Amino acid sequence: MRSVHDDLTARAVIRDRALELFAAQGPDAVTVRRIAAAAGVSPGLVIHHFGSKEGLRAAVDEHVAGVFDGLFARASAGELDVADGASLAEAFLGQFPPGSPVPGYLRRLLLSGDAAGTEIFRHWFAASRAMTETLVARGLLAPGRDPEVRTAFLMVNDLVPLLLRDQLADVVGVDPLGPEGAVRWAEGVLDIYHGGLFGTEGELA
Amino acid sequence: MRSVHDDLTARAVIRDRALELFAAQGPDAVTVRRIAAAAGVSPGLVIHHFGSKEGLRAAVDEHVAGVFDGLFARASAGELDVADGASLAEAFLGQFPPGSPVPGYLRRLLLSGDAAGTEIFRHWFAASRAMTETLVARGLLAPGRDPEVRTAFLMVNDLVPLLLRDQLADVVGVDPLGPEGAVRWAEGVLDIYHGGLFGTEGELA
DNA sequence: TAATGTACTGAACATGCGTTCAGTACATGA
DNA sequence: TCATGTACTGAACGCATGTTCAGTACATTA
Repeated sequence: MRSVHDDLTARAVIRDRALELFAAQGPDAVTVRRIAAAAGVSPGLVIHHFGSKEGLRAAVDEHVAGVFDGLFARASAGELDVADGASLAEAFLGQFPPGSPVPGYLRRLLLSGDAAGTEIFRHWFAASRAMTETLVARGLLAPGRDPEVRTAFLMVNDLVPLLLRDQLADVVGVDPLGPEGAVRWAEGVLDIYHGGLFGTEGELA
Repeated sequence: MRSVHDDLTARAVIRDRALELFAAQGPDAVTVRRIAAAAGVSPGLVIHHFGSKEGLRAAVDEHVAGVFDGLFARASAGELDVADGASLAEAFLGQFPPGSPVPGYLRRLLLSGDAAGTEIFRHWFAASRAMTETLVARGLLAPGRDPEVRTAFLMVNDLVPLLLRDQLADVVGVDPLGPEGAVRWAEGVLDIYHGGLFGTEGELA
């Protein structure tokens, strides 16, 4: 028999397959039967372990939220190198292997308005706020007139390649989460952060 | 009997109620029976007019796409005053009465990856690209190293209050689509467009 | 006036859903 | 060795869904 905390239990397998399917198609579009089939178990077992489909969803939410709690903790402990003020997302997303369903699931969490997503969004905002305050204190960033809005703006710019990946890829012709697209996006954003919009040396402002 | 092009036909009523419900809860979460009840007709009539639920969804998509086609046409004809380079969304959204379901439906269209949403996204991007090129030609905007990415960046910043309305409201404490929030967001964005991030006069860059 | 066609209803149908449950297999503890 | 409990199956249940269809009402055309 497998131990309770062994992540190879059928329970964990069900949860992982559900995470993948939910990330790809959304929880409402995925049936208990399909999750069960993907996990190689019976539909009844899914309910046995999670009580209901909603319970499974909550378990997946909690699992993902836990992963990000860990990342936030590592970031604030300085174990994750957050290169500059706007790359929290890059630092986090770089932690997952290429095919990981977690970024896609995070996207759904953030856009759905779920409690778990709201929580992560708040956490993320607080971390971003702390970062900008540190940079301001060190004189690396101007104080800014509206710190709350500015932080939200920076955070959202950081998040947008994840949230609008497909649409941006379609329109600029390169995956903004891929190696090339990420670089181009980051450079484009930094150009504006540095020089503003109205001139490379500001002569037209 | 009402004429075919009278927007008070039962067909139009069904379409409008569907638009509202789809915008609020998403097409998958809304049943044909609920739409029928909201429109004051029988479920059978919904199918009679639109062939299927999917057909109704397509009709709503087409209707909304048509509305935005009209707005794009008016904008490029100069009938809509697009104050500065980044306020296409503001100009468009200002055209709808306060309780209109169209912005909410647009949000779903843009985020869902549907064909209709992709089409609007492309159209929007093309319009943004044309605008920035005009501004560059007039010397009001620096040329920029990566015009495609910069346009996408500006466009997305413009769109983000619509796409992340609830999350931003939760975190900054004011509805970014409301009167006060829109102003604060616009000012925050313009501050960065003007001065960049690293100093109000650029002295720290 | 009679014929035709369109708008519309309401009951019914098939399907697929989440969930239940009786029962099997098997590991653990007494 | 026996009792207990947990993991698990597979058939079944009840329900809500999208859709169908026979039938009614009524406007239009001839």
